[in-house]
Amino acid sequence: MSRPSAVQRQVRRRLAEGGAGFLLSQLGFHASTLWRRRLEPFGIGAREANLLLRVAADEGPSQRALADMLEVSTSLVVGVVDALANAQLIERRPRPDDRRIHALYLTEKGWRVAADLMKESDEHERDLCSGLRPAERTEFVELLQRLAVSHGLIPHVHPGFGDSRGKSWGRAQS
Amino acid sequence: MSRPSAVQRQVRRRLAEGGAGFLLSQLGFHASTLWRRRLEPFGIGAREANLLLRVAADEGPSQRALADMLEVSTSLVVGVVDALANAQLIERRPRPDDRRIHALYLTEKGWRVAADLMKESDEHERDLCSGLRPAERTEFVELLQRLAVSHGLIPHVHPGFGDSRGKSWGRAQS
DNA sequence: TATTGTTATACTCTATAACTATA
DNA sequence: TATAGTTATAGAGTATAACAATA
Repeated sequence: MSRPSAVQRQVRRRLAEGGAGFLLSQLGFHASTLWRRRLEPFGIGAREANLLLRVAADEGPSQRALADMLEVSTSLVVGVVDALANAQLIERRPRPDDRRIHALYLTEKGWRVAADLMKESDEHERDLCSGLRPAERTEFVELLQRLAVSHGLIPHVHPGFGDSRGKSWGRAQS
Repeated sequence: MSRPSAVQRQVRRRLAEGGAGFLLSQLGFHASTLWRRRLEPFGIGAREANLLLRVAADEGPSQRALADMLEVSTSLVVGVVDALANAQLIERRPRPDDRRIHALYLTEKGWRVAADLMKESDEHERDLCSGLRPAERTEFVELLQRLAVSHGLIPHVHPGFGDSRGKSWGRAQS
């Protein structure tokens, strides 16, 4: 069997152009990689940064609450909180009304780093969209937001994303 | 230390809106999940589908060539080719000029499945963009393509993407 | 008895490194 | 000696399940 040319041409075109799905995945992963690179000087990973900012947005959550919000296991949260606590960016405080809970708060250093991360994030956004003109960038982000809404992806954290050396072509194609 | 409100407001806004980076990641992962779901009836995963289509586009590649193109290890390719060969979608053919090489070709069934996959892919694309009007969809894909080009992501396969249960918030945030 | 946080265990996925057969 | 493909091994990463403290 060899080369039914109609199908082959179709496949070639699709692979060459890339559909919305493929491009979204490709760009999403690239964005992730760039973000991770920006975090290196801070000595934290993407998930540590994410957790830090979540706590900054609403202080005092329990680790359980964060695990639920981020849709991961509590045991995973422990390690991330440990890392952030070791770096003295957040601290666990006992809660008087329920001593089982370790409420999480940013340290002074944590707030400084959070502010720095927001600056970094602004640059990251500009860099990502540097191939677009200002009006196009606005339009692009709006379209992304509308798509996310239409797929029910806001305001929850997305359910997953590969790390820098995760499965290398798990979702590839279309 | 508690709640430097300027930073906190900034963080809250960013997390609520989501920047281009976060939205790209979120949507990219979602697209991947939907695609994987579409592949289930075929009994193959995203990487098997990707490899099948790569071979359909250019028949007769060595496994080494595919590994280089997809930027993964050769040992990983072996398993995927095994799966596709077991499903009788592709076959390894010896190459007369160099008997070390197993050249890959689609079987008759493989071509039928490839054709089906293209239909599936078309539907997938429509579904992904169903929240946009036709003109917006065209504009959106064009913007994605331009961004991919500006970041040097075309025509290579993207360097990675998490699987369905990979790191669940590895790249989250911005 | 149920729940928070922690630790221990088992499993999946992947790349690296042997190994074989050809060149 | 080098290369294509295969298999075996080791490492990272995660969730599940057991555990301790508190409710």
